Amino acid sequence: MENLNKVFAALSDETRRAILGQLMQGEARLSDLAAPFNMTQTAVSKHVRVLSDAGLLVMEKRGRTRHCRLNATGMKDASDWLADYQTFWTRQFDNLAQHLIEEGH
Amino acid sequence: MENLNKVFAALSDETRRAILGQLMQGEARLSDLAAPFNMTQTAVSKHVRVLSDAGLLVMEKRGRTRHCRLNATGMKDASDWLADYQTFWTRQFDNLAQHLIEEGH
DNA sequence: TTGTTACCGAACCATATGGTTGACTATATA
DNA sequence: TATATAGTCAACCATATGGTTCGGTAACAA
Repeated sequence: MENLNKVFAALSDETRRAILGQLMQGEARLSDLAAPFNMTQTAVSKHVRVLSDAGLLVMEKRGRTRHCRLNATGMKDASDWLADYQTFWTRQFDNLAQHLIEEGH
Repeated sequence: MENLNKVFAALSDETRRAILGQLMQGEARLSDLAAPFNMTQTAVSKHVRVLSDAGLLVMEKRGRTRHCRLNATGMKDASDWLADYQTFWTRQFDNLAQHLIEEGH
């Protein structure tokens, strides 16, 4: 999937993950999103655009403000991709546990 | 988590995801991993190092070859982080489905 | 011993990324 | 009307990233 590049790249930044965390509380204006960070609103605006391009949030223009809220699709792309590997590592952990049990630890 | 940056950044590259896909089939030498790609082995070696730093694979020196295999920990970091949002978007989808049902569609 | 294989490391290059400032547009408020 | 607010856009900067080439080293094979 081409979009996986954008999704994972978007998630690889601390600031952007924090923005998504804020949006878990509900929708927020761009200036609200920018407030907690020690950087210009322009910088936050760029981060929001990256998240938007990755399908992780949606923006809605409302008067002179711009409201953002979480979007499921991007997160679902990442989650679906990881699912295959989840079965792998749960099996790996199970094997480890079984191994420890058989050794009597 | 500091390591989440590395994990998601590592996953944001097509080549690196393909390498992980190869390792799903089992362990492989670096030269085997490099074979399918249209790039130098040095480039692939760099990708492998990125994956290793992110805790997504482990390398073992064996003679003059270097064997790689999947490592669960990095993938688990990403999966754990996503889990919170999974509950969010499954709820979001459920709400959408409920909405459509109530409208009689 | 003489290659050959498998890999590393350093230097280099083009482009992407995360940040800034400054000028601008559009909307609300006095 | 004038002014403040919310946000965009373009230019710029430093550093990171993904790739290359070249030279070196350790391990195996002839």
